Amino acid sequence: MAREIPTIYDSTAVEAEAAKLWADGHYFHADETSEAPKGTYAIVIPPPNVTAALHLGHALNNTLQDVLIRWRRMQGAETLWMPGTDHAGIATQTVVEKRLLAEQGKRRTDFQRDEFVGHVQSWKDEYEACILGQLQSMGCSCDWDRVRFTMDETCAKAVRTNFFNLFKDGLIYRGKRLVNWDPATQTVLADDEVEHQNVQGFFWYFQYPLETPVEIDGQTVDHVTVATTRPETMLGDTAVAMNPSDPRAKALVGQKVRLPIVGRLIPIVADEHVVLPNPESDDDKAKFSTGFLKVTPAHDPDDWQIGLRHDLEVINVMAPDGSISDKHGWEDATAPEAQNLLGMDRFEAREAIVDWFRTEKLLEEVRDYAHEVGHSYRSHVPIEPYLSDQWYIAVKKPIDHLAEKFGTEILEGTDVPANSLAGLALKPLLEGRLKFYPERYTKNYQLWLENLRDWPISRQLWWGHQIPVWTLDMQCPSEGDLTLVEEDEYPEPVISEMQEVAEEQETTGVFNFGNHAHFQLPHSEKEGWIRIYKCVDAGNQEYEKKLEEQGWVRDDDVLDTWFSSALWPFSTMGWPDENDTLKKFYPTQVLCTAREIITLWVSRMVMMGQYCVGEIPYSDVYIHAMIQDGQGRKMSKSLGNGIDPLVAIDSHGADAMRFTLANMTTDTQDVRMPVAEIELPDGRKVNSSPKFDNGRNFCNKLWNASRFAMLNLEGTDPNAFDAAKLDITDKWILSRLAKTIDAVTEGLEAYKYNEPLNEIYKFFWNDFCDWYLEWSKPRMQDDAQKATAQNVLAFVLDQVLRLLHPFVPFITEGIFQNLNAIAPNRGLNGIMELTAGKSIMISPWPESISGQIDAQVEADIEVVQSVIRSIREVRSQYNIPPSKKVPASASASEAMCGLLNTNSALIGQLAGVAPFEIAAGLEKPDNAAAVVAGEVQVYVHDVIDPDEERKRLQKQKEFVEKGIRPLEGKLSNENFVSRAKPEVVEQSRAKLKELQEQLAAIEKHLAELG
RNA sequence: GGGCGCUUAGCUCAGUUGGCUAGAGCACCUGCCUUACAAGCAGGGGGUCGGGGGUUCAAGUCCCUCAGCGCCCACCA
Repeated sequence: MAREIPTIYDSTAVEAEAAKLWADGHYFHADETSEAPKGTYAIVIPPPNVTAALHLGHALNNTLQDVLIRWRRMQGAETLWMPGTDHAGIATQTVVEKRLLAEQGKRRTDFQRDEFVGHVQSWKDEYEACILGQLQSMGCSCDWDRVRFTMDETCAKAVRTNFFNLFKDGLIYRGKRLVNWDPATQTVLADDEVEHQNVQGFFWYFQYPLETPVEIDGQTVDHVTVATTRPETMLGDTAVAMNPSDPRAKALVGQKVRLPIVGRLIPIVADEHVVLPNPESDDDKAKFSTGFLKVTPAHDPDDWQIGLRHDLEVINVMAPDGSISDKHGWEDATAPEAQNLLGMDRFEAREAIVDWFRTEKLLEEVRDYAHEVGHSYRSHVPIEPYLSDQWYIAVKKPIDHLAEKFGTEILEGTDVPANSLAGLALKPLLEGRLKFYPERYTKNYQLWLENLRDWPISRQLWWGHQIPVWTLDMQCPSEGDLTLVEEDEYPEPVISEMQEVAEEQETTGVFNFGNHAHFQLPHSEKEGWIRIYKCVDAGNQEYEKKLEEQGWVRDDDVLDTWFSSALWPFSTMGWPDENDTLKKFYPTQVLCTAREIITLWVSRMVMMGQYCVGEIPYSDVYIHAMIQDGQGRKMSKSLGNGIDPLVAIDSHGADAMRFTLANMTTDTQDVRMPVAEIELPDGRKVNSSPKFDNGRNFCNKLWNASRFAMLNLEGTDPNAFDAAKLDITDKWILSRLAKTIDAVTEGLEAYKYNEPLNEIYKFFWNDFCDWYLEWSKPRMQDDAQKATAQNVLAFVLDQVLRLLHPFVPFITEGIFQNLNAIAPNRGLNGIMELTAGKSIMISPWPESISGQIDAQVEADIEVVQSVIRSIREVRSQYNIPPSKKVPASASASEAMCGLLNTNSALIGQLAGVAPFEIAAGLEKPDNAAAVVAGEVQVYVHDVIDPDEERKRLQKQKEFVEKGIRPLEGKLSNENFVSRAKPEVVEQSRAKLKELQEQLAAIEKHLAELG
């Protein structure tokens, strides 16, 4: 007995039932011992940050992944969708710091490290649960038995192992570099955590007096003028640089200037980096340049490089909070003018210094200048380049033991060796083994790797993977023999070789032993001492304890979040341990993510996948659009324009949300999602989007079509089906379905979403509902036809559900269950055997039935439809109520009349005509409206309004003439006839003929009206 | 500064390799509660595809150029 089915689709109930069915069946679980004939299909989720709940971008990202996973699962592959979350170092720590400040009035430094990490941990627990719940609500068929977290034990082991291996291979080194310092939060920021903002600022032109005036072209020159946007940094200037090709260089290079305020004597050096002045240039640097560049190695990355080239002194004049200070490396702040500046904030100091130059008449000029300034994405203050010691990964250094596997050549057009980390990521792309969809993103990835710089991986944070390196300062055993330190203690060296790992600070080598590796730096702050860095492999806690007892100190810093994310495709599968999951599912098939992390994440996973496992982690990378609000702005908390997927699920249903998101997914790079406040049934006012109405309407339509099926499929007997009894509408719908199945499968193969979904939409709504179901109604009341109609209806609906399931899993499952109850066997004898599982999600994907494609049937039905539309047009024009039957007749060629007569019942039913006479040569009765439907003249009787008639025919005439004109033009153009493809010319001729015949008919009718 | 993308109906967007009178959804107008569906049905109005130039028998679709918008990357003299 069919259940009572409401006319409005109730997503809440259906979603809950389907979710329970799936969980009970354990269908999401990936079996690593499976021998599925279609092989495996795996995706690792881009782990959402545990900073906050998921937003609509995640909903899109995960919908697309679920579509692929569900589709492949139905195709018979053993699928694994690996779920999990990312600890997101700085971002999470920052939100927790904010919460603690707000709730307890305490700063991070008010806690012990363990205590603070505990607070972050509980934040993580809260949001991880929330995120996983959101994913489940969306219907994501992740393997929930395998949920990972980038800091869980499994992932942590992978991180430790990889760090150790990199260290052992001499790829990790200690470097002094300028980092992006956020003086407000007093942390280092990664490059990607710096936002560039256009700032309206100034160029100040300062005169620096020469120690000794020089003669240039007969003129006495007693100063040089430098231009700067950051006057406060001049306190740390240790040189003035000029281009060697500058005509003045000969006289000036080697001279000294006395730095104002400080009184320091600094050299003038020659460096190609300096841009020659050229007021006419389009290049801002040349336009504003004086030819002299103040060099502040401690406070500017460019200057740092210049400093390295000329061995300049590095003087840091700021404290970590951005104030001017003589406590962090500035030793000659003795002049009273300099003393005055100490303690000032950097921007205060800027003004004070400019004032000083003005007062001293050394300020030559001030010019407006708009430029990009890096800001902290957290505190939004300008970042300060700041000198500090950091851990780095050498990305272009050849890795000897990978030479055989990956080659040693320098990749063409780059300076990247194939067996360097950058090479490992770049080569598969160049060889076409790694593909981006859409293709244009390939370039992003390639350019980034070609210009890659060493990767700074340490972060001055508490939340993250603590760097597994212990340090000990010890007195040099003897000068010039640094390498013997402690070696006796570790009797069985595995490898021992000298490696230069850093340009600036040469280490004495990397020494590898059983469970640890170390290198040592010859220099130490303490004279006669050296510093030893020892990295300990995973699983050696006892050894670590021993080290600490001996006075070794573990590095406080943690690793960049991306270091652990880079391992995600295999750390989640238990690497480095050998196991079946890894063997079975690595490499995965595709990564589905947003373009903003192509470089940060995608490339690093490829790099580390190659380095650790020896294979790229996926062959395809699908990049989807970014979701913006109705005004084209990024969705963000601060703008209040975000949409919570759970809210969308409440307002429209999970399937509706998924449908809309997939439907918007084309190759475009941004999509807009208008945001509107709506009121939920429970009274909550929330942000959602009217765009989800599309999806909701579709689900409702689907629901009601199935409702119709439920009312008509009672007693469906598969044995009563006989392919010979199919009528034209059956053949037509099967032909349409056959085309749809192929289009959907092909579309998904090509990572299209909107296209296949649209194909099903049109088939389901426009063909199946609008025509087939309507035509099936009388057949359902006719015992002679009922069995055939029932079987076809059940079959087509079943196939529609399966095609839709990856997109809208809940509702299709709900209907599938109903269908299983009422018509369990839905195959069509002689056409297609169908097996249905307990759940649609494990039922086979529709196979191609291209043998059912029937062009003649489709053409015939098109004629029938056009006649019906013509009659409906007249009915609508004369406001004839649907319930009223009107008499009509039609005339056409003998052949066409035969077709129409055969199918007159179809026309009569959906056009509301009766009686309906069809014959060649029939004349238009008086008081009938005439419509030209292709080759057919249709007369709707008893309609009396000559004026209306004239109007309509006139309109149709214009329409046809509009079609004739360009065709005539083309065909009278000899070039077209001779040069265009013959079939195009033929097509045009046929079309023209048809239109001319229509025109003649219309004109005849018009003439008859008088 | 480098790279990428967008500009098609009132709104949000499709338009594959250039080729039938440029499409969809929403909104709008008219008529319908027709026994699955008013979150629906039937019918209808509305764009010459940002501006300009070029290639071609033929351009929304290729090339050049101008304008506007957006994103990513980049060491802020």
